[in-house]
Formats: sequence, C-alpha cells, structure tokens
Amino acid sequence: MDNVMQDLLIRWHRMLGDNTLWMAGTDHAGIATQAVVEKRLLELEGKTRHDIGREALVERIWQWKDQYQQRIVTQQQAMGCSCDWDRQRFTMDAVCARGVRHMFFNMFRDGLIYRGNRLVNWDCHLQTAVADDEIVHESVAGHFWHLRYPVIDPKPGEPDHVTVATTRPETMLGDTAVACHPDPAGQLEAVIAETRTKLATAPKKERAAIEAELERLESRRQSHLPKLLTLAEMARDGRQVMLPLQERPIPLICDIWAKPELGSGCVKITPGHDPNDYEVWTRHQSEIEIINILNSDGTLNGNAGTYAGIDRLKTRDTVVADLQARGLIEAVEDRPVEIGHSDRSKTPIEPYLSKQWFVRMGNVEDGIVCGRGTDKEFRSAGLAQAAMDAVAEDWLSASGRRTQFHPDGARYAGTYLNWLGEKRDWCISRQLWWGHRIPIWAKTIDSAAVLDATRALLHQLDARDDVHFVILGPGGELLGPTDRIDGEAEALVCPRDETVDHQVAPLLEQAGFAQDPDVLDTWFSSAIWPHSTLGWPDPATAAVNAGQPPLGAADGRPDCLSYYYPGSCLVTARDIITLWVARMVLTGLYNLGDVPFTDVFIHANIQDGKGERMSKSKGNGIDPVDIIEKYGADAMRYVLCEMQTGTQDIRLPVQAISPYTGNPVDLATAKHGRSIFTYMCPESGKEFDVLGTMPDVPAAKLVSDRFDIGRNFCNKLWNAARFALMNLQDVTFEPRRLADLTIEDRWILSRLAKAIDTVEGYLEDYNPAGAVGAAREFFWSELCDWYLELIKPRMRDAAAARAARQILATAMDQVLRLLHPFVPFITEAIWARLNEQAPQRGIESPLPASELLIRAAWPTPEPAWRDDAIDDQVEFMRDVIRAIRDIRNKYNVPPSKKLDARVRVTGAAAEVLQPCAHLIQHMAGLEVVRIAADAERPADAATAVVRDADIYVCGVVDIEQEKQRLTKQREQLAGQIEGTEKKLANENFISKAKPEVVERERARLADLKAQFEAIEANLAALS
RNA sequence: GGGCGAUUAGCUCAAGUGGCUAGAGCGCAUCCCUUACAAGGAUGAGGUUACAGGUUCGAGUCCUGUAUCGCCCA
Repeated sequence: MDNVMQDLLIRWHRMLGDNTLWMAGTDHAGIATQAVVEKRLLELEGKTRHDIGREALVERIWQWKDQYQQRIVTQQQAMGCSCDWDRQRFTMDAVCARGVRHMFFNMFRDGLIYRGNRLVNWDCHLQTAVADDEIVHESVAGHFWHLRYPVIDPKPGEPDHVTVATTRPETMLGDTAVACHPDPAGQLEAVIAETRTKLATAPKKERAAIEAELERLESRRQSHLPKLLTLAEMARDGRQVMLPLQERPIPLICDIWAKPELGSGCVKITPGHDPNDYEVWTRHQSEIEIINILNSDGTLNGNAGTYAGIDRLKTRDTVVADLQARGLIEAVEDRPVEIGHSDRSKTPIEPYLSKQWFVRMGNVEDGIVCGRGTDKEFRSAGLAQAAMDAVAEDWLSASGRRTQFHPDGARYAGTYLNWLGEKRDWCISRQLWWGHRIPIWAKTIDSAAVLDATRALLHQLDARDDVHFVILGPGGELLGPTDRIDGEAEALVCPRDETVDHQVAPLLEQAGFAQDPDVLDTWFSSAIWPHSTLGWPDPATAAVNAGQPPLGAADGRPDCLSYYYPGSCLVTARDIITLWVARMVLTGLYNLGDVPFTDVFIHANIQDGKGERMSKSKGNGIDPVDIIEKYGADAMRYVLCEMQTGTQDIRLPVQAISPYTGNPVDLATAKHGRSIFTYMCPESGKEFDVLGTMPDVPAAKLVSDRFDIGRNFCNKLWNAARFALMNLQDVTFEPRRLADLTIEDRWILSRLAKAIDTVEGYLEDYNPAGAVGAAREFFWSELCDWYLELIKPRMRDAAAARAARQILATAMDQVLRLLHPFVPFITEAIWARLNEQAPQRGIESPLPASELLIRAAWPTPEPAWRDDAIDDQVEFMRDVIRAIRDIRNKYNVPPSKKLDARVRVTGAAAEVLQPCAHLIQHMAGLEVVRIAADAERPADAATAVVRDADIYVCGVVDIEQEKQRLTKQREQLAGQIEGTEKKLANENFISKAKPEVVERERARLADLKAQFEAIEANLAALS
C-alpha cells in the first residue's frame, strides 16, 4: 500500500511537470535483523553471537542484508515503483552514517544527549535488553506471598508491622520503600461509589458478583481503613520500617500506586526491578533510593548481601524460607501469574536497571538552537516543542513552510501532538552489535589523581571544535574544571566523525578509555533520512556508493540538498506517526532549521478477513509478488488504490492456494491443522502451511480474490484499446471546431473534461479511491458502455468515421494519461501502440506528444469542452434508451429482434430528443423510431415515462403483465408524492428550511405528479 | 486503565459545512457467446445506516449512553 501510494503521487506529479525525487532505500532494522541472523546462526551452526564475536556477526548480517534488500528492491520494481534508483540509500551507507555522527555530536555538544538509568526488559540468558514486542506473556501457576515488615519504634496505637504482598519475594532484597495511599478514605469511597454506579446499570447475571465486591469494599472501612489512615499519617511524619533479611531501614511513603481497596492496602516499592515501582521512584526521587540487586547474568549482586552470587530464581526459595523462619510470612496464596518470556531465549524476562543513552525531548533552560549556522536558524524551547510548533496553524519556517497531515488532518495532528506533548526522553541506545555504534569513549575516574590525569589529557583536546567531552560527577552532574570529586566520576568523549576517531581514539584508548559497546536505535538514523540521504552535512562532497552518480542537482549545482530539501510529501501509515514522522520533523528542524516535508499522507493499514492486521509472524500476510504473479502489477495497484478511501483501515479476505488442488481456500472459514499456521484443504483433506516454516507440510501461497476487480479492469482497458486501435488505421489530425462535432463527440469530450477535473480534485485531497473511481467511471461507464457503442455505426462509413476516429484517438490519449499513475504498465504498452497508429491527436490543435507515457504531460481539461447542455441531452437520451431496453428485457425480446417505438414529447424536450433519434434507434435495437408531439399510442404498446416523454414500444405487450408493471411504478410514485406533499404541508419546513430546498421540493413534486398522470393515462388505455 | 477511530446491502467500501428516491464494485437473479471484451453486455432484486435516547422543520451525518471491533499509549 505504501509503495503504491508513493508511486501514484510521484507519477502524477512527474506528469504535472514537477521535478520529482523519490528517494528509494531501506533501513537496517537493528533488532529484527540481528535477531534473524542470530537465529539462523544458532539453527544452522549451533553457535551464539558470542561464539563468533562482534566483527564476524556484523559481517554475516551485511551478507544477509544484501540478499534481503535485493528482495525488497525486486518487489518494488515488480510493482512499478518509479524511484530514483540511482540514488538508492541504506541507513548504514557511509553518507548516512556520517549524518548520524554529526547529529549525535551536535546534540551531545548542545547537552541534548545524556546518559541515564532506565529499567529495560532484560534477557538474562542472552544478556541483552529486548523490546516490548519481543516478549511473550504467559500465565503460569504461581504464589502470592504476604510479607510482614516491622515498623521501627511504633508509638502507642500504631501498628507494629505493615503487610505487603508480592509474587516475586526475592525482589524484597531491593526494596527501598513501602507505600500507602495519601488519601485512603477518599480513594476507598471513590472506588465504592464507582462500584455502586456499575451495579445500577449492570446486567442481571453480573449483579451478584458486583454486590459481593461492594460488600467486601464496604467492610474494609472497618477492617483496613483505620490502619491505613494511621500509616498515611506516619508516612507524612517520615517514619520507617525495617526491611527484613537486609536489616535496612526504609521509609514509609504516600503514593497513589498503593491501592486501599486491595490486599493490605500497602505496597512494597522495588524501583530497580519493577516498572510500576520505578514510576513511584521517579515521583519520590529525593526520598527514596533505587537499588539494583541483579548481575547481568541473572545472579544476585553485592547489593543482595548474603544472597550475592545465587541465581535469582533459586534465591526465591531461600528468601521465603528465611522469612518463614523469622515468622514474617503472613500468608501464601496460589494464584496465576503473568510472566514475560523472551521470545528469543524463552527464559523469563527481568526488569533490569541499566545505563542508556537518551535524547532530551523536553524544554531546556535557555532553549535550543535549530538549524545552527544556516540561514534558517531559530530558537525553540526544546526538541519536542519545535516539532509540535511545526504543525501549528500560525507557525512557518524561515522558508514559509509547515507540516500538515492528510486526509484527516486534525485527527493525525492530534496523534502527533499527543505523543510529542509528553516530551518523554527518547532512549537511543540498544544492546546490539548491528547498527551505528555509539560514538562515545568513556572512562571511569575513581580517584583525585586519575581525575587530574584525565583533565590533563582532555586539555589537549580543548582547542578542537570537532571533539566534545564532559566529566560527570557521581550523581551524573557536570563537573567544572576545578571541581573535586567524592566518589566515582566518569569522563565521556565524543569525536565528531570517523576522521576525528582516527586522530583521538588511540590516545584515549591508551589512557584507559573504551568506546561504548552499544549501538543507536535504528530510528535515530531513519529520523534524518530526508537530509542524510541528500548528503547532509557535506552535501557537495558527500561520499556516494560505487556505481552511483554524484549528488549534484538537475540545475547544475553541486549538491542536491539545497535543491530537494525541504521535500514535499511523506507517505506512511498511522502507527508510524510517532515512531518516524515526529522524529524526522524534529531532526530536520534541529539540523537544518526547516521541516523535512510539508505534507504527510497517512494511508490505511490492510487487515485480513477477520479484521486482524496483516503480518508475517501471524501468517496472514500477502506477498505482493504472489499477487503480481497471479493478477499482474497493475491489477494489484488498481485494487490498492481503490481500497485507499480515507479514514478506514481495509479488510482484505485472504485465500490460500492449496498446494494439493491449486484451488483457493478461504482462510476465514478453513479449519486449522496441527498449528495455527496450518490449515486443512477441504477438497483433499490434507494439511498445508501458510508460514512456510514446517518442513513436512507443503506451503501455500496467499492471495485474495479482491484482485479480480483489478484484473477485470485491466482486461477491459486492453480490449477497449484493441477496439480503438483496430479502428484507428487511417486516422489523421485535422483542426476541428467543437460546433462541427456530433452530439456524442461533444458529449464524450465534455465528460472527459469533467472527469479530469474530478480525478485531479480527488488526488489533491489525497483520495486515491475517489480518483481511480472517477477515472473508471469515465472510462468504463461512459467511454466504453456508451461512446464506443454510439460510434460503431459511423465506423462503417468512411466519411463519417474520420471525425469519430479523431475524437476516439483523442479520448484514448487523454484516458491513458489519466489512468497512468494508477496502472502504469498497461497504459504505457497501449500508449506505444497508439503512438504508432495515431501519432498526432487532438481536436482544435494537436496535443503535446511524448514517446513515453511516464513522461507525458498530465491531461489538462479544455474548458470549452465542458458542456452542460450536451450532458443533459445525452442523459435524457440514455434514460429513454434504458427505458426501452427495460421493456425489451421484461418481455424477453431477443436482441436480434428489432422493434418499433414512438416517443411523444413536446416543446423544448422534443427539440432535445429529436436530434438523438438515430442514436436511440441504434442503441435500443429499433427498426423505426418516431419522436414527435403527435406520436400516438398504439393499442398494443408497452409504455414508459421518462421526464416529459411518453414512450411506446410496439407489438410486445402482454396486457396483464403490463398492468402489473405500470401499477408497481404508479405505487412507487404515489409513495414519493405522498412523502413530498407531507413535507411541503409542514409549516415549519416552509418557514425554516432554506428557500432553495423548499423550491427544489416543489419542483420535484410537480415532476412526480406529471409522471404519475402519464402512467395513469397509460394504465387507463390498457383497459 | 487512558486516548483515537470504526460499526451503512450477503461481502469490501462511498456518501464536503445536516436537505432530491443512502451510492459503487463483487456476489445474487433473468436474458444474451451481438463482428473490442463471457475476466464481457443488458436489465433487475437487495438497506429500520449496530442499539437506545436527545437536538432539529429535517439526522447515516450533530450530542449522550450501551454493545462489539481495531489501533496507539500505559
């Protein structure tokens, strides 16, 4: 979808004469890519990444990436993507890597990149952090231990202990507080009130459960509340409890994370090993500590006291036993526990406190400078704020630009602003080997002597503007040049690029510095895609890959950055707004002082027949190559364009092609086989696999019969072109005046002009379905169904054919141009043939010629071609023809049988219809047609009423059937008349509705009445 | 748990700021292999716009609530 939308826009704009650049390329997808290669390594060779080492692993990933990237490019080219393939980029290309280094350096220098602690999902087996979506949650039988922590020096009336509950008792070794709710009474009442409201509206079957819950809550007023109130008071008084086993006093605190309605109402706080507790810690940083008790391999560290060195899962039993021995276990419940397992090692995930790198998103004191050193430099309060401003109505960059979303601008701007508005710092480090390595050399400083030595070393770098360094104190604070330390400090050095690395790294490493082993988040390099690919920060001299042309622009300037940046449009899906769009805007503003694009086109996501998002891992995704193989690229593009309607995601029911029968199997209804990725073929009864990973089960390709529509369209286009080309043998261009053309010729030109306008309007509104629908409507329902049929008689007459051929050639010319962005392959092929048969096309003057359609001019509607009178005339004529065809159909008249018909019509309507007599005769299969004011109704005629015209079709009537047919029509009309009369009889409608609406209703009523009377007369004549 | 969005014909989707009889395509029915096209043509049937209220002369459209589904964030 994404690629088709991009190609649609780029082809349209290329034809409009815009200088287009579609930057093709791929990112290195850090986690996903490394995971795949590691998995293969393990499966094929039984080795882990540690066995082969960093360099060898990265080397293997490069090889894999080359294959994979080639597959993506092949897919894109097969679907007709007209990218600038010469400029293809990869986020790890030298030119992009250089951009990454420069941005990192600038942000670090500006204090926008820092290092801090953060809880990550730690895989103790693989010893790496993993992303949220790489964790599989499963419910296992576990326990809920209720532990007692003694209160230190309880006063009279105060409890001598607090009870807390946990499913992971070993984490208590890292507890740094016990929390109770700051307003336990209020909170309990709020929950009770909420439950009462729920009870009031609950369905019967749920009432008993809710009533029981209510009773439980109310009883807590006596059983728990007094103690909680005391504890809250004690917490405010700064009282402490004694953490057992560790014998460490920890404070009682007040925090809303404690739930007075649950358990004891108190909760233990382990900020180093629980995400929720970590949040509590962030709110109470000055009062409580954060302690890490784990080593990276899952054993406990020195902070666990006597338990150090033991695996955390084994420690659980020991801790429980030791607490039991001290009488501090109040109760043990059985309960199911949700445990996150690493998708990759299948071992339990531990929340783990580790040092990570962050980009500061929030506002900073004195603000930040965007586009430093450029002519677009400006100040902003912070990075996120700069990106938020860029979509505001009243904001413009120095070049007069801002960014807008389409097609539902307000909604998507909302998503963007909501996310940026949180201003959460962006964690940019990943514990991986595949990616841009963090360009920081660090050294721990543990004594005054080392501090002095380090300062002396760094002093040599003071004068360089391409190296930035800081020395951080024990609390992470910036140390001044003469500050002393009390504890451990750390020196961090960031060289600006690889050249600088070579100059300073050996010196640093000799002095005990080491480069950070982590790599940067892939999005950090993707975020600068719009400018790094164009050579930023050295656009004129940036390296290009082997075989690629230099980075110069079309107008001769040595760089294309100033030429193509800012760009115009980014095409992507909704879920990418926060991940990528916001970050591109932010880095574009920071690095260059301008937005990367002015428009963001958000397209729909495609779901399967059950409404689930397609994905490779679910086995419900379609490979575009399979679709192209079966239906053709144009068919796929046509359908995708037609599906892109606006705000909705799209369901695409999927079928598998059975490897046994070759027939489609609907996956929404098919029965599963042994796994959720296998299905049973209903005809053969055998099992097949949609993921293609089960070695003993044959794989099935996934397709969707929705693409039939596209195939049918292309087939129609091809056949219509065949007909046209057959008839265009001797076509020559000669200037013709519109007034000399026939009705049907003027009509098709009028429709053409209007269709072009409509299509263009839809494209401007980012509505491809509307655009392709309007193009289809013109091509199929007007050009093929009517115009081609209308001119067939003229084609048999050499003299009359001349004009018809010229109009036909022109109409084909224009419709091919109009359809090209949607279905480029077939239109290009027909265009070549049209150029051979009819090289010069046009009406008044020749149209601009082009050898290739991809570079032809977009059709420009000729205003003079628009003709409302002709449109109305043909519409009238078509209705008459349809009415006669309806009668033929109702009476089963074979197409070969010619009929006689008369049309009684007077005044202006007669003048409109009479010139169409020969067309009506041809299209309705008539021998004779008489259109006149005095046309009489034959006794044996079937009748129809169209506008002011009475139509009589002779010699087919069956009196009884005709009576039934007309009676039904009369009833329908009577109903409509009644409705309209009712409306017009309503005083309020007359006085309050807009006058033109009232007038329209009156005219409609008059029309309906006239038709009603005509049908009455026809009925009367039958009896 | 919070936010955003959706629910219209058997299926997939349309219907600017409320206003003609709620439209297409697919599927369905009847007829037709008519000299571009049966992957086609002609004609037709099919909707209480998820449900319950409200605002309005008038609601698919605006408001409130309920149900179901999707996405994002925790």
